[in-house]
Amino acid sequence: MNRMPVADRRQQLVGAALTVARTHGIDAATVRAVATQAGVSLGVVHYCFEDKSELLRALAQKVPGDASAQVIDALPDDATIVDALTLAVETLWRSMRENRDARILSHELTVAGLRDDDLTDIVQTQYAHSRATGELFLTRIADVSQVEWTVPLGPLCRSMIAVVDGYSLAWLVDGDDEAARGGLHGYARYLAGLTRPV
Amino acid sequence: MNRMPVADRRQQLVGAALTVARTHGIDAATVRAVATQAGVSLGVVHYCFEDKSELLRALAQKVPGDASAQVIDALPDDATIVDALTLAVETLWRSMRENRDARILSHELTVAGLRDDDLTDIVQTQYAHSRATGELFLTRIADVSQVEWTVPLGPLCRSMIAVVDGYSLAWLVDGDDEAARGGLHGYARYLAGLTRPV
DNA sequence: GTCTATAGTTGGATAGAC
DNA sequence: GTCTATCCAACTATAGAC
Repeated sequence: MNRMPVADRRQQLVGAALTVARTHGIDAATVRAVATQAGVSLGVVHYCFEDKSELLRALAQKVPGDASAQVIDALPDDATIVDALTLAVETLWRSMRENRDARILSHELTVAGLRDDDLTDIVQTQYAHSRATGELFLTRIADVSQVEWTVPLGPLCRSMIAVVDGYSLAWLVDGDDEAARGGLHGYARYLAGLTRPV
Repeated sequence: MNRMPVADRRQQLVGAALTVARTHGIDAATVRAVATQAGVSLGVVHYCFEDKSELLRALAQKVPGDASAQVIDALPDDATIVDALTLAVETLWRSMRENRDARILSHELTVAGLRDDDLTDIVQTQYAHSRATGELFLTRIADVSQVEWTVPLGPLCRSMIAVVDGYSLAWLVDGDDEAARGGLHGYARYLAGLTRPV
């Protein structure tokens, strides 16, 4: 009934797919479920996407793999490195708690990409993007605190992503808020120890 | 054709399910695929298990969530903490590289447990078991090196599992051997710094 | 206890009316 | 461009022969 350009329709469908996947898991994001969620008929989805794989790939590119961007936005203009890191952890932690479903979806997608060749490239690209954003965060937080890192940024950023992912997964499994939050703060203390005033 | 007690048959089917899931992913472990892999007819599986969920739960309990046990076995009788940790990382790293499929399956199961209520309990139990084994490892390695930990064991063990899981996931995604191995060794150095002679 | 046959569902994909 | 109708494949599950 509601005609619209294919490009717009695709956006709408990807949004619907995201809603379904976030709420009920990536396996629930079937062509049928997405069509229903978007309020269009089954044929419309097949008209806008070659096949389910293309829909999933479009979905994958819209799933935010990390919360680094939000954390960067919340950085103070001027603070000690300890205070800045503490704030960053609290921002990250709030984002995790408020978006549990999105976190799960992100892990689901990552794991799906390990077997599904159609998703592998996208997941790898997302991961590379995470690292770029992570390095940006580390650079920025050093700037506002007027410190510099005493170790190479690349490996440091990798460790940060590994730690955040690891605690995220553990928290999703056991739901122990204080353990997760405490663990992240512990890593922040470790990070603070790897800086020197500049 | 080959009659056998239900208990044995169940074991055989779970083994077949493990093979299928490890090779082609948990989603590929359908009742049919398992029956084919085991060389029995479809009905046999339904005869031995209430439904697919019960089969999956039996499978989940057989998936080794961590390699801690192997690492503990490979501990030396006597060594400096740095040497012992380095050896432990190398053992873990070899185990990861040689069992990529099993690692992926472990992550698949963990993620599946986040949505599937039938699997949640089992995944949580496995995770608790991982922590117990992890704490055992930390205790043992301190013993053989004649050191003690300067921080509480519980949170320390949590950080270890988070770091190993995080690096494992990153390595599965991007396949960067040296980055993963280096990152684990970096964490081992961090651990060594949290001990004092006893 | 084990097999074949089949019911009943779900989901991807397409054809054809409008 | 959009919708309905339909096909086909894969899956879980069960009934009933042997």
